[in-house]
Formats: sequence, C-alpha cells, structure tokens
Amino acid sequence: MNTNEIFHTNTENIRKNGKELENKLINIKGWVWNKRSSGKIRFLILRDGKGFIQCVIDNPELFNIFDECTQESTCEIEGILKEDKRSPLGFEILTKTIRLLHKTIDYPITPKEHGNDFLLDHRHLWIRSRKQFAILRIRHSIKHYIREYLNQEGFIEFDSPIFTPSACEGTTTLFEVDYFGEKMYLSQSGQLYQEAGALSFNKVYCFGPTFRAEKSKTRRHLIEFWMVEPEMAFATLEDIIDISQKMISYVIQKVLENNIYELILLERNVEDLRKIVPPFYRITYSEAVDIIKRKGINFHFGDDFGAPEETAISENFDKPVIITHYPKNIKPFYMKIDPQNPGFVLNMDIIAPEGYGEIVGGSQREDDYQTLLNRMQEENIPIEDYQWYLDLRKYGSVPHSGFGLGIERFVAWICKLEHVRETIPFPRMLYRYKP
RNA sequence: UCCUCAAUAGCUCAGUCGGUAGAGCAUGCGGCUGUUAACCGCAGGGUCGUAGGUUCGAGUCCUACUUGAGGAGCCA
Repeated sequence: MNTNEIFHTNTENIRKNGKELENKLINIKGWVWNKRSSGKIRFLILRDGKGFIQCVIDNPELFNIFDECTQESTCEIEGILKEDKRSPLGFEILTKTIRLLHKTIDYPITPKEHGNDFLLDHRHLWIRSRKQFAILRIRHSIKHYIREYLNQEGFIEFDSPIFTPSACEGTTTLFEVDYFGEKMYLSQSGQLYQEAGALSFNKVYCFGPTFRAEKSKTRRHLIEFWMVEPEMAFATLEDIIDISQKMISYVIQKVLENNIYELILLERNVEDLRKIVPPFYRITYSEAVDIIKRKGINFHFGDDFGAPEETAISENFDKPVIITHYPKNIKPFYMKIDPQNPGFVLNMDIIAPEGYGEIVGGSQREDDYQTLLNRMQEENIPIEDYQWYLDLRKYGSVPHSGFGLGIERFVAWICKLEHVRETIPFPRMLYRYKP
C-alpha cells in the first residue's frame, strides 16, 4: 500500500468512518469558520458544509499562510487525521499543507452575538453559521423521513398545482396573480386536488410550498410555508389519527438516530423527543374546553382555540395532544358532519408539546353529493368553480380522509427554536422578504 | 388592522439627575506551545434612526414620522 496516498474526504465521512482514516493523510476543502493562536501552535476550525473540524498547525513555516486565512476564506488542507478527545468531533487534523483558494475580507458575521434584524438581512451568509447549519440539515432529514414513511405505507407523491383558479374560503388570505389576463391565486392548500388523487391512486400526498396572505406577525407564522398533505381513500377519521401519529413518531425517532450531531449542536434535550411514541393523548373539543375553563381562562364554547388556549392545553401533556370533533361552524365546508352529533365535524388537530401549537389539521371529508352541495351553498362557495370537486362525489364516492402537517412548525419543535423563521432557508414574512 | 416595546462604533450593548460618547467583540500591531465564542497589552473607529420642539445646554424630556421586534385576530 502506498503510504503517501491522499484520502479526499469530508467531516461527515470522518464522523461516521473516522477510525478507518485515522493516521492517514487526508485532503479536505472548506471555509475558515474560526481561528485561535497560542504562541507556537495555531488552530483553524474548518467548515466544509458537512460539519466542522479543528486543524492544528505547529509548523512555523505555515504560520504566514495561516494568518492569511481570514474568517470564511476558502481553503484546502492536507494533514494527518488524529483521534483527540479535546475536539468536539473526536478527531482533528495535524496540518501538513494549507492552500488559500479565496481570501475573504471583512466577513460581516463574527463569532459573537448578533441581533435578528442584522442576521435576517444577511440570511445568505447566516446559513453558514453552526446553528443554522444544524437546523437546515434537520429540516432536510424531516422531509426525507416523511417521504420515506409515506412511501413505505403505499402512498405516492401526487403534486397539487401552485396556481389555483378559484378561492375556496374567500380571497382575503390568497395572493392574486395575473395569469394571462385571468385572475389566479397561489395555493394555500393542495388538499382538494389530493382528494381527486386519492380516488385515483388510493393513497397520495403532496409536499410543497403554500402561500397565505394573512397579516400574521408571530413566531409561528410565515407567509410562504411548506406542508405535507396525505389523503387516503376508504379511510375514516380514526385511520388518519392512527397514521399521522405513527408518521410523526417515525420521523422523530429517525432524526434521533441520524441527526444526533445536529441535535447536540442545538443543545436540544433529546430525552423529551424519545418520549414521542404512539399513542398520543386524545381528547374531544368539549374536553379541551373543560381543561381551559378549569385553568380559569375565559373562553366561549363554540369558538376556535387561539395560541393561548393551545398552550394551556399542551401544558398538561408531555406528548402531542389530538383534539377531535370541533363545532361545525368554525371549520370548512369539506369536513364531514359527525352523524352522532350533527353540530360537530369528524376532524382532528394535533397540538405539539412545549407550546409549539397546532402542527397537524385533518378530517374525514364529506363524501355525499347532496350534503356537500348544501353546505357549499350555505357558505356561498361558487359552485361552478367546484363542479370538478363535486364530481368526486358523483363518480365512485368513498369515505376518505386526510391531513396536513406544517413543516416549519414541526422543525421548530424538533429543534426547540424560538421562531419558525430559522426553519426555512429564506423565510418570507409579513414585512421581511429580502434577500 | 390593533396593542406593547426598541433604535447609540462594523456587530452586541451600557450611558446615572439634562452638562459635548463608553465597554466587549470584530479590525491592525505586539505577546503566549493545546486552544474550545481562547487569553493579555496597545491603537484606529461616532452627524446617538429622521424631522421639529422645550432648554443657557438634549443620546437623555416632548411631538410626529420611519424602521424593526414581540403579541392579538387568523392559521399549519
């Protein structure tokens, strides 16, 4: 074996297979994340897009080039990989050569504290920092494991359109777009199209961005956010309660298995996440109202829950809470009326623990043509625009159910973040949409 | 749309009773052989968000505006 062989690698590979590369000459390309010096020994923390690794420089011939490598300069380093308990990664590089590929001058984001305003204005650079790196890698994993779970369960990904020709619940929360002279809207949910998909493919889901022109300005809201919306034929409310909690648990356990490095960077309490296994807690709307009233919160039976009510309910539980059977008049027309209790619908919301609010909303859908038509007329829905949707109840109607899960709130909960704006690469908020 | 709070060095902030501006980080120079947001010394760096008002005098008090943050409503 050639002892001078150079192994081109990265920090993710070192995390997983570091033992195999120990004492070997490795080559790694990246950017300077931080530097320290202490007399005759210097340290350079390299960021390579997969993680962070400390490079030790004790050869004085390299000190000049070390000084040239400012924060966020691009460089290529060769050296011997050594195991070392003092390095957070468990390994470090005894540097033999440093090549400066691009010198960075006056990088704006220093390793010290910054404010939200400054960081959001520099979002294109902020995503290089360690916390953002961890969050966005976990976002990727969450999306990956959601797809993995649904695909294993026999769902196919069936894309709903982004441009939608008509508004279903009024146009105030929709973005209007000029479509060659016609009015179109950016989708705020792919659900209605998923119902068509479910009657064609049995189990389907869409996964993509949705847009809501709500003037919401809170830590739980974005104007552009991502949802996964599964829809199943021959399925009742009970079936989606079952599958949604299994999906959430599956994703969390997979993230615990595969993203422990990122969770540690975020200082997330992983024991709280290990508890998230089915069955989740389950109460009805009426029982939730009792909990709220027992806490002394002034609440009118029949109203929808706001953030303070959701937080009050979730405080009682260390796992998500599923709330079912809401009053019909605070929920949309497509939800199926509870035959046992006609003032209520067969729906469910899942409230995350730790105050993260509603992460899932779903329901059994109205599958009877005449009942659906009556409800649409009551709510002044333009029937002509929805004839295609009514067709689904004319041709091979079947009990079917579905739900939507908001990716950003889910990521914020898993990462235990203060605000959803850090869970998406370039957040779109009420008054902030640059860069 | 409404309520509350904030704006001072490149960044994060302090600034007392109204008396002409401070620290840490970053930057530059010097020191230190194992640092973990390293540390120590020195130096440079300011139209105190904008406009007006009160006052002998305003970063500080008052008014308006601008920008940002948190929250409500609505929602995932």
